[in-house]
Amino acid sequence: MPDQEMTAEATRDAPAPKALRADAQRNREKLVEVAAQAFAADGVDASLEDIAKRAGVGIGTLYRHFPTREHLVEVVYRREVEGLCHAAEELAREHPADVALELWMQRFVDYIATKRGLATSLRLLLTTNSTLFSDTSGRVSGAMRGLIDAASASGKIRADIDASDVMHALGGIYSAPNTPDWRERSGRLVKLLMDGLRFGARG
Amino acid sequence: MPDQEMTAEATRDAPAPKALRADAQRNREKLVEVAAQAFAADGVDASLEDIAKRAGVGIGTLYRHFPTREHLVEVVYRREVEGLCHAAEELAREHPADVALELWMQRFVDYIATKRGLATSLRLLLTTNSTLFSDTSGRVSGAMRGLIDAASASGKIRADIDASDVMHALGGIYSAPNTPDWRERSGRLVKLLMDGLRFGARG
DNA sequence: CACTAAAGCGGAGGTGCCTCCGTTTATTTA
DNA sequence: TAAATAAACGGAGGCACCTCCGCTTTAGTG
Repeated sequence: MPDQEMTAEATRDAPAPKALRADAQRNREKLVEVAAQAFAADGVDASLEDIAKRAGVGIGTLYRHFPTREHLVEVVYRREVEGLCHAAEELAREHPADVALELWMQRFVDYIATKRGLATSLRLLLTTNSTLFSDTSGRVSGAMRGLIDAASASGKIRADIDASDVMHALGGIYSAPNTPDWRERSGRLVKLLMDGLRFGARG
Repeated sequence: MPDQEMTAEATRDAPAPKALRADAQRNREKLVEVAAQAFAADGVDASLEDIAKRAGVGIGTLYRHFPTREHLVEVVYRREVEGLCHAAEELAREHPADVALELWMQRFVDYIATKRGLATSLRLLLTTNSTLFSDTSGRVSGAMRGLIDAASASGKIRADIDASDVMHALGGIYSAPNTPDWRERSGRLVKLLMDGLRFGARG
């Protein structure tokens, strides 16, 4: 197994991921964070120079880490998916199954918000880079299935629906028009859906 | 009432295409022509300012006619398809069926060459603008079917293949790697294909 | 520590995009 | 034909992209 720490870094599999210098690591992370905000707020066309500035680095640094806009978009998107899946586990650990599900779905709305901002570039990326599509969609629906099954098993929600039903229901969020109150309306939709799920539960 | 023209331009269908001024018409055509060359040569990223300059107009004129790069790409692409279909009819009229088919397939190679240059933008356009896809792919395969059927019926090529077989065979051109000698190799492929088609013909 | 090579930084500068608006030109009307 | 007017032109200017390379920082080494 690859022991990250210690002096040795030799045991790698792929070509050569190369250990990043501490400052480089910091900058990179900051850039992704700022970019995620910027994309969510202004869409994919957010100014890269602006992102660099707000991350407190030069434009050259941004381009060294992410040679093209698409690279950056992809990393931001993957991070978003990562966070979403991580949240599922954490919520499941810290809340009753039905509450965990509801909270997660609310977070799902955030995720969609980002995804919308990235729409144009993403569409291209997802058709081009097939790994990206299979990776991410699998992970998200997997995370959701875990929450649904747990809630269903514990009797907190009705047992006659499954993850794909709920995913389908949430589809309305994705295709909803981009009005200013989109965010609020989506939140209400989630609550409504939860009420429906709780109605007629065993427990 | 808005009876714009006397001479007879009144019979229009859509909202209001508006008659273009003579100079505007000229400029527009020149732009599309130059753009087609530029895209084929340098890919979709060909400089718009360059295109405008080579067409002998200001950059403002280009943008008035084609608000975005995609608009221009779409028009160029449609024109290409148009030309291809027109050529099919013309060749069928002026040559024996098998020769017409061969000449047309050589021209098809030109068409693919343009299409490759436009690849990135086109992919996006074709997934976004569904009319564009159904319009164009239908027209091209229709034109081809006409030539094949004629050649087949006249006994100049074998009768046990149809248009979709040939289209399939030409697929190799589209997916071939983009080497410098791509053009030549594709030409040879067409010849080879024609020999195969002529072999065992009735006539 | 002091030193050094390598890694990383950053921003000036060249290029293309696109908007805006004063000037030119085709067309219509008298 | 000349004047009037609406359409079209074109390019300057402002902004973002991205490359390039001299300068700075880090992380090892003696």
